[in-house]
Amino acid sequence: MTDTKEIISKLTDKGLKITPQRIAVYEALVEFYHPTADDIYKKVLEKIPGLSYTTVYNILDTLVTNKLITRVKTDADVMRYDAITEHHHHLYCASSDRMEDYYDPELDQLLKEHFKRKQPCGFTITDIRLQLMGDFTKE
Amino acid sequence: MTDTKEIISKLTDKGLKITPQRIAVYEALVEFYHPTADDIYKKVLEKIPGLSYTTVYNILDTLVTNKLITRVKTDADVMRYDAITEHHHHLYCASSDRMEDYYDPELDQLLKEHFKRKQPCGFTITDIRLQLMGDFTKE
DNA sequence: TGTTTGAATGTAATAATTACAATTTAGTAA
DNA sequence: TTACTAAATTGTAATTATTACATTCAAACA
Repeated sequence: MTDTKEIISKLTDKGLKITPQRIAVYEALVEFYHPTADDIYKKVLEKIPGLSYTTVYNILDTLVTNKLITRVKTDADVMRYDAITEHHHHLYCASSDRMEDYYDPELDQLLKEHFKRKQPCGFTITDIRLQLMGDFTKE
Repeated sequence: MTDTKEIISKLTDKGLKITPQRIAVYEALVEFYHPTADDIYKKVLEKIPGLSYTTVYNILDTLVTNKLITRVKTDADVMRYDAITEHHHHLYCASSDRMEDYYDPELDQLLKEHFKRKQPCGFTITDIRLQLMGDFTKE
């Protein structure tokens, strides 16, 4: 349901200029699951020939800074990006390097209550991210 | 309490040869908190002149493969290593790029119970890692 | 339509990590 | 102790991901 119009309004809401590059990068972010910068570059290049790698990184930086996307990292080696900014966790399988989103409001509630009772001393929590390591049992 | 003897026995238990490089790298891992490969290289170089960067990476790989240490990643950009293999979580402050261990058996119990009741479908969990994002309020 | 400011581009640099061939060393057994 | 073998270390060079920066271009708005 994230169409071009929605993307444009997200960008303008943040006072960002609308460019074909930005729209295409954002579309790629929505289409892929946890893409790397390289995934995005390759995809957007189809639509925008002459696209520069630097542009992709610039746009990703801008989107992260404006909290439209988030950076995600796993034990694998490259940075990944996530267009879904609503709170969620990640399932990650090291052997296949595959990563999926995991939503669990019940768990979030549980964590919230736990950390209300018991705060790590000297640390203010702003976000809790779970990484569930394991294996995908079926495709 | 992790002295040289202990390190040696950990290595031999896994059938690994004892070398000065391995011992020194392991010692650095214990001494530092979540060091990068570079941190370790610089430290070990003091003890072992002529040390190669490749050796550090080789040793780290070997230790990870043998589950004597773990890889840790954050939103920041470099791989970090952790000599503490017993289960724990991480507090991470993005602005200072500082990271600390966090132990909370009560939380672990909570999570264990939660995921016993409710398993993410098509995924077998082998490890749960929490990354608590936020700010260190005091030094 | 013109102007301004922010965005995209290209090139080149840097930083982290890996590949690989050659040399050296730890562990073992004669 | 010596010799052997497999494993570990080293050095060099390549690769990959990312960033810096100067120049060119284009979106937004008067």
